[in-house]
Amino acid sequence: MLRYICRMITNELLKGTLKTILLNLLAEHGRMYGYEIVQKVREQSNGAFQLTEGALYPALHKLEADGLLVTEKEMIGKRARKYYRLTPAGSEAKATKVTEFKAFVQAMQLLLNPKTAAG
Amino acid sequence: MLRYICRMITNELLKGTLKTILLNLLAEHGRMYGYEIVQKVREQSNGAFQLTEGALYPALHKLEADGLLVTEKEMIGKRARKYYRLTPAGSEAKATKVTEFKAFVQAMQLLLNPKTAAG
DNA sequence: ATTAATACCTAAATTTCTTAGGTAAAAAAT
DNA sequence: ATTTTTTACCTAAGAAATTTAGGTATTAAT
Repeated sequence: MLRYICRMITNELLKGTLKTILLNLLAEHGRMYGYEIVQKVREQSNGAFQLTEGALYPALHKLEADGLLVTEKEMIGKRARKYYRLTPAGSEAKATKVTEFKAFVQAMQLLLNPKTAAG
Repeated sequence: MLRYICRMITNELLKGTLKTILLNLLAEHGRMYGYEIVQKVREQSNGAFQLTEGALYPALHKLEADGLLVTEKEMIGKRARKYYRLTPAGSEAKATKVTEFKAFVQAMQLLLNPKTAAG
């Protein structure tokens, strides 16, 4: 069993952003399964984000319970693989979340660089 | 007693960023007191961030306990006002946090706009 | 007088994440 | 051949941060 030894410092900031990342990733790539998501997030962030499964699966299940994702199981030989896909509500939620994130970054810019980031 | 009725949507994203904001604000403005911080954050973010006191004071006390802030009390008439100020360790922590936040935003850019945000 | 604003704070509950596991199949390494 | 690593799913206890919902008291405004 693989355990990650070095956690990225920036993981602390990932709080509150995980769902945005998941919804966006599924919007880009269509259906994906959990293990794939962990790897894609690491690749696509150049190793900056290191999702843990303990964070990922509860988040996916929450999104599913909220009607933003649906799942389909597939057998690869004897091994089950569970694909997640956006629902229409999930697509809307994705757009909202991404917009919110951009607003968040802009607001942070105002706070961190009040001189240069004037509105 | 004033209660905020409308919470900004982006407040959810504030999670994990509060200390960065506080350290940065104190670095900019020198000493500040709690009530002042709540207002400054709202002003300087154009109303995007609405700090609650329930989040603010525990965060300030934590930073103080960690040696990043020191306090001085002042009486305005009969009313106590508690000023917070960065220690040298707090200044260092501020620089680190801001750098981390920028790295976080860059990583998010890679995740949200994989085509246009190439390294 | 009463309400609103200034000014501090705490505590219970919730949410979110980390840490630390468990199960099992397939592939790679020894 | 067997041990290890990778693939693939998951849960649960604990920690950390925040929300919600208060409490106290002074000063300013209506």
